[in-house]
Amino acid sequence: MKPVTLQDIADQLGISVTTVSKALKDYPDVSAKTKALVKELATTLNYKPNAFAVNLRTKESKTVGLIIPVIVHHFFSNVIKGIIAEAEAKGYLVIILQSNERYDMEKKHLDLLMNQRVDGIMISLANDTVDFKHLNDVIAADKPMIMFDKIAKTVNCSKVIIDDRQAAYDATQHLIDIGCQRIAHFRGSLLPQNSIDRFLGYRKALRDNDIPYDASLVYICECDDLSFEEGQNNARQLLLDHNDVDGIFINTDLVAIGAISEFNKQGIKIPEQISIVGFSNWFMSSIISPSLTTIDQPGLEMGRSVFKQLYKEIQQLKRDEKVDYQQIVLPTQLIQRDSTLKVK
Amino acid sequence: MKPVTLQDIADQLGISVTTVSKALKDYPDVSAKTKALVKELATTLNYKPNAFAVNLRTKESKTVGLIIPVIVHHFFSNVIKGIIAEAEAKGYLVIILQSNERYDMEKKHLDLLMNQRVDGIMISLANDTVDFKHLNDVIAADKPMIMFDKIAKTVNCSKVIIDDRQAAYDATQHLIDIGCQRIAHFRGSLLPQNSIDRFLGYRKALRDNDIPYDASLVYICECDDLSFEEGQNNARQLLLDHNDVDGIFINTDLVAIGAISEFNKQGIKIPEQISIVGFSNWFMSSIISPSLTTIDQPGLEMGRSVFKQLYKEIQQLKRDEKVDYQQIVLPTQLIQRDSTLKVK
DNA sequence: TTTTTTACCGAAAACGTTTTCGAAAACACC
DNA sequence: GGTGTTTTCGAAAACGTTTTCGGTAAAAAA
Repeated sequence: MKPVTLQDIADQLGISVTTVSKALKDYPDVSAKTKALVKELATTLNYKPNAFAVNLRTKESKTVGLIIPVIVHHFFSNVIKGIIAEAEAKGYLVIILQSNERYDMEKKHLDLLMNQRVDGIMISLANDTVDFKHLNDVIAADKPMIMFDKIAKTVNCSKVIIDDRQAAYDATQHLIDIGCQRIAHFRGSLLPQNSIDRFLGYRKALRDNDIPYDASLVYICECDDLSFEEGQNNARQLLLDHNDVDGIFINTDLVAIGAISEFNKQGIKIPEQISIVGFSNWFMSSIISPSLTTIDQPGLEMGRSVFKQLYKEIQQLKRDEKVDYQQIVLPTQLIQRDSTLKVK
Repeated sequence: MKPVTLQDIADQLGISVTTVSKALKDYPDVSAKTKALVKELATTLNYKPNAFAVNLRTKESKTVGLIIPVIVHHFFSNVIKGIIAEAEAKGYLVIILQSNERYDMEKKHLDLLMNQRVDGIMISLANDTVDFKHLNDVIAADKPMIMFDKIAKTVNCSKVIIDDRQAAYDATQHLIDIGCQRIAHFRGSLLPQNSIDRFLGYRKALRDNDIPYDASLVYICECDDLSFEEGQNNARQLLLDHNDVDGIFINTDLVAIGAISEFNKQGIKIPEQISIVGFSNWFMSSIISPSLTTIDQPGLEMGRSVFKQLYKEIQQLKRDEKVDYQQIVLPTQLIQRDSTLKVK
């Protein structure tokens, strides 16, 4: 019924708690005989150290926190998987909270994790987070924190990201390479940094290739639960607005798939009339028809990398070393499929 | 730097820790004046109670554990979302672990959560779990535990499920209602209970309608990461094996979508030649062409329900009441779309 | 004034560990 | 048998909180 404690073992063996504790942790100053006795009784009684007491003493919880905008999302759920896998390997548990893309939730959850005294925090920002005080508070409290994917550039901590700008540049350049001249862009909402960066990459590619930038070719979608419909709508609107577009770089695969379905419905040939490049390499992209050329965004790898960096900083802090913040940029890759013409 | 404690506040105010503690918790035996003083200093010092110490004293962690076969999965990530939302509302944090459909991981993680002394556990079983000792151990330790979706019927605890058998029956009956006579079934792997139940529901519907059961019409797929391809392969094989099949009930939407893509490719008209019903109501089902008739499996609702039941049992345990185990069956619903003929 | 009540405060134990430090016991050596 | 060394053990403090219980002072009643 009641969980068994060191005291229980000590009583049964007629020795002190001290010796029991040391026996279980293989201290050199306890005899082999008593060690064996203690360990045996501990397993038969199924002794489990009380985590609270251990934490209180040692001041570490072997627990880390994760704050993420959405869970039901291909990329983020892969990140979660990567983090949990790596954390488990190091004996850490992960507490997950979801901000639902809302700043006030994000702040509240950060507070919860600090109260819980997790050993470190991993966070990807909500779309509407513009004030970073809550993040700087964490850093001021000397709590290791890693930001990933959706980051705040001005906050001074380690970050794991992809080079959104370069990836978008590559995507756009690919469209140009296969001969596209009027290239539209379906971008994400205005605030988040990666949506901005992808737009900038798109524009830079145009400029580097002496293709004039035309703001009327840029369409915005919020990329929430209705991404697919947004893709359809934007595609429909695009056809009404312009008749000379021959390529589109789209912020997210799901939006791209919506666009493709609309073009299919309207009899627009892909890639002959319009070539399309998506972003994220969602597994459906290889499955739909035509399959979608896209940028591979390595969620699992990012998760692993995030926890590894956090772990490194936790260790550094424990050893009173200077923690050195890293900016880790994971490579992305253009995956060419049937939604873009083959390079000549 | 160092987190502020009750002692710090007491020292600065020249009073005792006892009074500080009581003031913060609004005990009646501390004057309004000191209460105000304490609370003010607490907020200016940004005092946060040390969770370890509180837990050690009160013996509850305000933390619950979740063990789930896979995270990157539409249904399960919705369950997670539901659980976290409900837990947060009650002030609980959720530790998530992933068994990767493996029994040994499941067992290890259960152990981790017990060591961590979470207040309760929610679990959906791995496919290859056939021994239930680890689960009974949890119950024997009087730790509240809820099983959901993939459950062990013989383990004595609360469960939240859908009626897989009835849902499968409804799906098959729908095919019969629209005139199908040779109905195939793509089932999941042999072990998990819900895969079995869906098969049984399929068979019962046939029997109740005097349609002979033909084992050669049942195809198995493991429903892992390659579900889509399995759907394609099964569809291809089915066309080779039989030329008279006019309806298929498929264990999972993703497999069904694979099958549809294969039928599309081979020029089989859906629903005119073959009607198809899927399972789970993945959001892509409404998006593909033809859209997929399916059974709605309410993941978010299940998550909420799971935590609510867990919370109830935690409260009952705390009040030394008898915890009464519930078997909660959530309703499913057939969603008719374009992959099945309209009812005449 | 004395007694009783009320209001307010604090000492101390407890939760279960970890770790320091000193002491006892056992052994070795001369 | 004395001295020094090694081995083995345990007392005690500490981590930060909660809660019981008793005590003092002021207010109310006598």
